Amino acid sequence: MDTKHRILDEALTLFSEKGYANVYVADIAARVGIKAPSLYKHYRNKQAIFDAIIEEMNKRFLEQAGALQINGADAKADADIYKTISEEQLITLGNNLFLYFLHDDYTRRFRKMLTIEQFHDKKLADAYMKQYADDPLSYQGMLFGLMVAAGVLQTDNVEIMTLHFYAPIYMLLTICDRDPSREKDAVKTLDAHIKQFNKLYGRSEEQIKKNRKKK
Amino acid sequence: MDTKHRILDEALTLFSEKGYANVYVADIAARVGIKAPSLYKHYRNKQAIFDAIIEEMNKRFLEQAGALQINGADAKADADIYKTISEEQLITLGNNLFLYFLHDDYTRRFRKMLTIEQFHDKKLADAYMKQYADDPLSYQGMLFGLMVAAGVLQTDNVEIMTLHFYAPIYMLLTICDRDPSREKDAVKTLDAHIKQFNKLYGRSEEQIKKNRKKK
DNA sequence: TAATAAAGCTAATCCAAATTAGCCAAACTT
DNA sequence: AAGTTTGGCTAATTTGGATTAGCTTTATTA
Repeated sequence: MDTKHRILDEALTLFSEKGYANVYVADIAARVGIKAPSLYKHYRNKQAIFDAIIEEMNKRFLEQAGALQINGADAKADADIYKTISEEQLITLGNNLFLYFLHDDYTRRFRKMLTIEQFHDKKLADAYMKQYADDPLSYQGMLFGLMVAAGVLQTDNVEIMTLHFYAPIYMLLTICDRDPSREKDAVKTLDAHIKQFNKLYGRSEEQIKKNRKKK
Repeated sequence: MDTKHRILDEALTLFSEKGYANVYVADIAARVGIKAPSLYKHYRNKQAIFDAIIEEMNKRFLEQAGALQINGADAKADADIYKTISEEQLITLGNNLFLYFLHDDYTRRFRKMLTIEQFHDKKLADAYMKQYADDPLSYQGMLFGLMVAAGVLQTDNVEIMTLHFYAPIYMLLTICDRDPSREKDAVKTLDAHIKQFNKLYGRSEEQIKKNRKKK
């Protein structure tokens, strides 16, 4: 990784831990292994480093949104997949989502930085909400909609069902961001949450088996 | 309110909007209607203002915890109350909690400030989690435990049931903190959430009526 | 291979904010 | 009503940290 990118990387780490105002350009430089004035060969000033991070973030968020789609815009073609989804698969879905958000290095640091900086700039608050509230709800809502149509899950309000699935994941995420030592416990809770979710909304096991046979 | 308290009040407002580092003592002074140097007649320095706010916050959180108990430590004596709780009462419970957290002036500003400053100081992160995650979960868990014992709600995992009740409230709260214009929508969602929660976990209406007659 | 650009360094410089000095008037106190 | 405390002000002073100046070395390139 060249210096220009190392700067962004180290700056993001620091910003996500202490917030923009509490990070000194000298700190960033030190982590990169250069002196503060040398930073200015790469970025006009401190703000420009921050801006570049945000730009990078928007780019990655966009790519990621694409990657999450199972088959691009044509996800409905996959409807069959959801007809026989099992409890374990549902747990895997939730776990993957949770652990991806929690562990992916960029995602985690972006999220923490947005959490700290969100009130400075409405745009950052909006980015946060889109990424961690609105987009997950709408994407999962789409998936669950398919599952309901396929008869794997039952409800008359997919939107609320999705909220019931995702809100606990979101809450556990904010807990682990603040105190990583609670992660192990959070994973157990997550597991229990999804099992319960499945019990509440899922078609009974017998029905699923029947459905599998039919297929 | 005397100047000393006005300073804390205005400082809290500013800190909750911009974060400690982005607030100048001159800003605080201006809002109070004095000049910056005069602040130093009341507080040793900027940090002392922040510390006083945190102290005040801890005091209020403690008082509030007491106030939320229906009958102090002897809440179990009230178990009867929960035997016949209705859907409307459950909605009221959730709404009150949500709107109290969202609208109470101190609570809201404290929460926003903690959100911004939490990563500077582990103590603040802990305070945030206690106040907005652990305490609500344990207090409501206790209430729901009583309701389950009384047969109003049914589950074999009160902890997860409580998470299912509270996590959506928590998530809606963080959404409204970031964008108050979404409050109206959030209240509607909250309502639908609790109705659905009641449908999922509640004893059927007939059973409740029976239960009322018995009484 | 000389010329130029890139990327680093040390030693200033600059500047915004916090803080201190020192004065003054109002308001208690005795 | 003189003395003292309280809380305000203006005018410094201080300081921490961002930024600039100007030099050096290493890589590119004509």
